[in-house]
Amino acid sequence: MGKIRVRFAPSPTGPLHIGGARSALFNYLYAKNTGGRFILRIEDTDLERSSRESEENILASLKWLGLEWDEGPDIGGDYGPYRQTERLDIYKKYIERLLAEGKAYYCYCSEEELEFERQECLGRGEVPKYSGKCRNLTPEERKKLEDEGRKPVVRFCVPSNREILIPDKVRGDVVFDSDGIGDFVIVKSDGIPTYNFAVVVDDFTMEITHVIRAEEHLSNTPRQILIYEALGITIPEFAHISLILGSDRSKMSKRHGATSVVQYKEEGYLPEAVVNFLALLGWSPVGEEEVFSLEETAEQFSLARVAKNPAVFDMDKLRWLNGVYIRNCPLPRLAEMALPYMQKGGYISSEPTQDELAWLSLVVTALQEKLTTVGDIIGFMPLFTGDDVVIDGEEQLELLKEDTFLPMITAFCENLSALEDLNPVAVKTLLKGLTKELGLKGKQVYMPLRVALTGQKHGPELDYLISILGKETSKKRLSRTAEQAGLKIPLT
RNA sequence: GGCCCGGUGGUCAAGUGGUUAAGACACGGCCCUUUCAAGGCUGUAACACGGGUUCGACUCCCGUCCGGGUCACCA
Repeated sequence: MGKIRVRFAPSPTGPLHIGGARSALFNYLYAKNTGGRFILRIEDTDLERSSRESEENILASLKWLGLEWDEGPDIGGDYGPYRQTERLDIYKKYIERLLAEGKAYYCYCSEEELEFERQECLGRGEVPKYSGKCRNLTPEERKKLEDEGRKPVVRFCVPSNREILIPDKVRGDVVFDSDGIGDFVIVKSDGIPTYNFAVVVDDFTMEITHVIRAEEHLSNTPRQILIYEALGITIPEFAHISLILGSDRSKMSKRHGATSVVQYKEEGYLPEAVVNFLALLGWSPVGEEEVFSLEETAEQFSLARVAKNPAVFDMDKLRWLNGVYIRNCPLPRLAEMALPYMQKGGYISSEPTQDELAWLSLVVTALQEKLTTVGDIIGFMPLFTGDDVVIDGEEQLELLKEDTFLPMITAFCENLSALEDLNPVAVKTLLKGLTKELGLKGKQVYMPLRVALTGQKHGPELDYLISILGKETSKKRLSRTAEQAGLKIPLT
């Protein structure tokens, strides 16, 4: 077998969909696993809906996911161009061949005529299918129609009573009957080929060996096979992967939550987590381990272990995986990812100072094991900023009414003021010393202090919390809390 | 509706005629931790239904039901 070549061929009509990302991923994994090449081709024959902006978005999303391609519109390659609208002259050759051989023909039917035919079919209880009435137009008839100003399309002659077999790598053999397929359009009236035609010519001329794509394309495949046969060109291998479903088992759409890759990026998911999750949606590793890097996944990947049944997008599992990657993330990178959120939230200036960055680093350290997405960091910020404390509940208030509370908090403030360098280690030592010095139990120090500082019973480690708050804010918060509890502490 | 593809716990998903039917997420419990989270241990929970074939079916065949895809001058 020659070198394996696979492709991802999105149409640039919107941002990269999560399902598209999975198709791209499976192609990528297959290429890497087999030492083949991963090609990116832009299917922009729908002039109305295609845009460069979408194309750029798709490329950016793929790059973000780490799915680098070997050939594509931006980097070129030996089989270019990689945008269908730039390959029109290539398609033309093949169209003419089909026309000359009588395997395709011009059709002048108007939309109204087609719709009328369709309704008639439906009325008779038949499957709507093009009648093929333009198949045998004489040159005179054609001229007459053209003089009327009609713009023809080119239709493919679908042979009757043919069994079309698709050997599918994930589904096994799938058989279709050509009688269920009407003569379909291969060139639109604007002269641009349709998907079904362009995809065949491109996959052939780009020497694609394996077409791995979503299942929604399965019922298009017999049309494509017919074209391959009419052209007498090599048919690639096919592998149709099942769709991603929303929680209600219908095709994933907006109402199921985020559907585009950029949305996940914006919410603070790590690309490794998204890729890992997507790989697990439809493919399964041999062992029990499920957390893999892209490279590790590629090493193990095989089409034989791709499931046939559609998969529901399990947001909970994605969130869990993202948490795993966040916890394993080196601090500097996590801080870097958190920075934009903090700037947007107004916690850090657009030109961060050294102090701000040091503070951020501390915040990220304190929160690393609590975050599910990087964006979640904003929700924790009230904990670390501002002088106000809202005592949130009776239980909390009770803790402040202990006799030991006032002396403890007073001593704490004194010791804190005396501290030369405020950092988690120093605070930890301080708290230990404080407990010992006052002869208190941990219970009488840690929890009351936490509540006095944050109003809440839960939260990050106190040594980090206090280091992040700083001396002044800590003391301000303590005195306000004391007031709420009806106590007075001297600010030192 | 025609054609096509599916149907193992709530979700993902191993399984390829004989298994105590893995594992992961989620959920419950316990441990750890003077908090939460994380982590460790543990528990609840599944072969859509009905017929065959077979000594034996989750696994093979047929039917039913359910879900999805597709029937465009969109890809």
